[in-house]
Amino acid sequence: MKRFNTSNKLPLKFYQRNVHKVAKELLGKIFVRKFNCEYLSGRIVEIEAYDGKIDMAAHSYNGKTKRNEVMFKGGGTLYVYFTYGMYFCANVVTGYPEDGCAILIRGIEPIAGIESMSKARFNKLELSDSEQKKLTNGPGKICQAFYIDKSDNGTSLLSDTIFILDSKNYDKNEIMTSRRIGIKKSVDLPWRYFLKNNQYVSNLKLPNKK
DNA sequence: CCACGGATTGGCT
DNA sequence: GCCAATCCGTGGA
Repeated sequence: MKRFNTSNKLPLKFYQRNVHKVAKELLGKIFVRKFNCEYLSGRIVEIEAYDGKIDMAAHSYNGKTKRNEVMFKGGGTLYVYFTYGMYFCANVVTGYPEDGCAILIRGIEPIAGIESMSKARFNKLELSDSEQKKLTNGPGKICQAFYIDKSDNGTSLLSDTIFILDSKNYDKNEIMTSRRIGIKKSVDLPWRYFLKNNQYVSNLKLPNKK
């Protein structure tokens, strides 16, 4: 089993900052999930920022509800929601409780626990090339691969079950931005950030204006 | 490769 | 009722 230096865990202060600043620095960091005594991990390669009060596409835009209350728990919390009747999506909460800001994790390049992820996604251990590409290149796929569901909603990212390890920051010219995917409000805001030329980015083609 | 439509259910109007 | 921060299979170029 791969071992981790958990002293390298990102501290609370990392998360208690502006959502866009955290989003860009989250690229390249290592997402870790402990499941059945095994560490599943991967490099974050794509995310989208949802900026609370000023962002009509944010779940928190109209204030606190049962569904989005974790977005108001302050930086360093995992927000998991259920969507389209079938899928879960995981977010990193940032800033302070009143901000209601979060970052959707959209793309991860797998590092450890790939067989367990393959089992979760395709119910087998050996994957074809096309299956490997589709292992964790999307927010719903990531939750399926990392065994994340509603029971993980509200987990502290300073816990020992789900956390993020520090790693190098990427240079500006390696970070691409675009409109966010799959939303109908605030469609023009360029708040999707992803690593250039990484095959685990969910949509290599940029979303068109509708 | 790309576009399109169906699946499926909890939350909110 | 309506709709959603998605995914997958299908059919065509």
